[in-house]
Amino acid sequence: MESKLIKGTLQTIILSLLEKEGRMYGYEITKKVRDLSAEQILLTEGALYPALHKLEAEGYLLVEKVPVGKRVRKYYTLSPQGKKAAARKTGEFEEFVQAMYLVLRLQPKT
Amino acid sequence: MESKLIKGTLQTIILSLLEKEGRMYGYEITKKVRDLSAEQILLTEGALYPALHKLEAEGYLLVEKVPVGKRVRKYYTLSPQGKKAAARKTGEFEEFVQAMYLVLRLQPKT
DNA sequence: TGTTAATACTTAATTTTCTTATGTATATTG
DNA sequence: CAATATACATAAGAAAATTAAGTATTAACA
Repeated sequence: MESKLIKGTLQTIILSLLEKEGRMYGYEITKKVRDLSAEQILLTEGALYPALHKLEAEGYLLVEKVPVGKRVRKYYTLSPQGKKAAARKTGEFEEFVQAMYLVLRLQPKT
Repeated sequence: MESKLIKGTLQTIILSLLEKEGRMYGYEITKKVRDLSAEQILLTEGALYPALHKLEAEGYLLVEKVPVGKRVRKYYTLSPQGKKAAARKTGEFEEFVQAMYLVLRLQPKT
């Protein structure tokens, strides 16, 4: 997968996943995205963790630290603003894709 | 249009347009994209012109300088490699969208 | 006829958002 | 017991955009 295209969609992915799954931790997100996309979209840790921190700082995510053995896992959930942002960003992505299909003159498919 | 999503798709847009239209100059590309996308995708000059120069430097575009009145207009066409790149990048975009729809659990629509 | 808008291209500074690399540490599996 | 997987963090650098400023011609309009 030509990963340049992922630019700008990482926040959308994170918010959407949390909306559907309810509660996830970072490492779990990378695996879920890889599985759902049939290995097409592979998130890197260097992109994911800073993105989670940013979404948290912006008030979209709530964090809960849960000890698992000797490690501490950070579970994220959507704040009320995060839920709105998830819906908004998903909608914007759909609009963008439709606009791109018009520009590229592609048949909307699958 | 939340323009962050455009990141990574500009080359695809340029190559695809030239594939369909044959021969275009920069300013014409911005107008065509705006029209085709119903004002949704608005290319900025600061992004477009450097992108054209880069595609040219990489051998994907051929340039022809045409005097129009006292100005010189730069018409771009696809080189043979550019045609291959247009097809490849359009295909990659479609694959990416399909992968995103799986991750976001969206119905492929319109 | 003079000002505004549109046409047409260029480039520099800055910002955003990634990749790559490195670091730390625990847990599982063969 | 070594390798792999789990789990998070962050710094350096690259890529690709935005914003802004510059130059200049042409068309529209009032």
